[in-house]
Amino acid sequence: MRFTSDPPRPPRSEGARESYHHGNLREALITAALALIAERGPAGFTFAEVARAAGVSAAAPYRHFRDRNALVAEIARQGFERFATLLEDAWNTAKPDPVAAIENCGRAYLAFARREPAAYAAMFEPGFPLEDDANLLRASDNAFNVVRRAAEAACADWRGKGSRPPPMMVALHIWALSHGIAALFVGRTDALRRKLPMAPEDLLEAGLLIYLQSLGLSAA
Amino acid sequence: MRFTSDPPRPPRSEGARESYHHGNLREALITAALALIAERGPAGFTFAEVARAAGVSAAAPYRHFRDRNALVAEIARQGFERFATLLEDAWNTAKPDPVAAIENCGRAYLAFARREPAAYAAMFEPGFPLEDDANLLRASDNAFNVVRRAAEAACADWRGKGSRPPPMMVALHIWALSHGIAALFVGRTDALRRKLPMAPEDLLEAGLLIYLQSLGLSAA
DNA sequence: TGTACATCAGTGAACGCGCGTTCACTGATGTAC
DNA sequence: TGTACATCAGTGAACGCGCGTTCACTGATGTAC
Repeated sequence: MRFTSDPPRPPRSEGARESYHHGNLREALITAALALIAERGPAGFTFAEVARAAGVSAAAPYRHFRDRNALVAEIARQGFERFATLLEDAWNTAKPDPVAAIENCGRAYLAFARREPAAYAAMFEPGFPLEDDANLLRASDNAFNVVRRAAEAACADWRGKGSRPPPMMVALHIWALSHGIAALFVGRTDALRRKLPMAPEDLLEAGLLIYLQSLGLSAA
Repeated sequence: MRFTSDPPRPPRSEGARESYHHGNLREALITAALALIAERGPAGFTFAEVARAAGVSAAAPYRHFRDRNALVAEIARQGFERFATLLEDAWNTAKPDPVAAIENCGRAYLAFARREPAAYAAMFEPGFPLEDDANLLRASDNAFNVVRRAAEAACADWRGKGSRPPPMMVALHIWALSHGIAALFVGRTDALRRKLPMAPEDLLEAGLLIYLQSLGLSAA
């Protein structure tokens, strides 16, 4: 039994490349899968295909992931973590002003969907359940909680007429509108994209403003 | 060359069952595929599997659909047609009152997603492009146009302050909020479902009311 | 009304292919002493 | 510092399987006369 007096070794988990048999294959598989998802969607490739794209034999991925779904779930988990960080930053940038903070979060939401469509697809349209992972649930909670906190701050500032809106409801409205716009107009699904008269970002900002105006928060 | 003096034959395209080799296989394949989609999602089955589920050889479906994607695309097309009808009815029920009509459309939107999750999934998360079908585009246009018309009626009634909102934008906001709630809280994706404090229908109704209030249309 | 023919939906056998998965292996790295 | 050993990531061969797709066929229905 040894104490934690490990000598300083080069970090293996992050940054190390082309050293051992392959390098760190785990990350390479994730990268390759993200590229395949971006091209064909979360259901558009096989486990063997990811291995091939990473330049490795078809048996190699089994050392790192139980199966194809575990790979996609891990991509979703990491996606939710980056997503939460992005939303967190957006919230912190304009924290004192709830309306500005919520708009910032909306912009960050679409920015993520635009910059990481593959991760976004794995997170919200994985093609299989993906519930049973505790880490994944925690990661998605973290992301949602940023919006929930923003909604709470907004409702605390509330000075409208009528009854005070429940913060959770407001958070869900914000999330649903953001997701709706992202799914319909930013992703690969072209269901309605062609009839957009404005950028998705502007559409979302306008929608949030109109909505928040009813809460007595925005002057319009 | 004959004139159209055909004798009255039993209608073959609709209603006929268990008569010929199989009956009308085309509809049976669609039904079987809907069941498979409901169970495993739009990407969770093979062409051969649909044939098996319909009690037919693996070669039979080729008489009716070019390939698996053509089947899913047809399901999406028919889905959009039923969807458009449902929205149309909802709109007609309360047409003179724009706010009531929009709320009706919202309820109809979620009712469709709830009653036909398989068709809804094929329409909005088919797992492949599905753009190139003119009939499908027309069907999805018909559905969206109902909401657009409702938004135009609402904006015509507009008596708020500030500048008049463009009807197309309002229609897109309504659609996006509805789709966001449907995708996050009604479908099979459990990303956030567990934290819902109210029924999706109530969440959507509240969101639409708050939104429409800003347009000077709703009193609450 | 009856007969001969055309049509066409579904059959089942056949094929090549790539996938998922396992297995004993190999060879580079880490570690004890 | 050197050596022997343990660890463990990736190999490549092997397997059974089901899929996609084609093909000549068959047999029920529709139609001409």
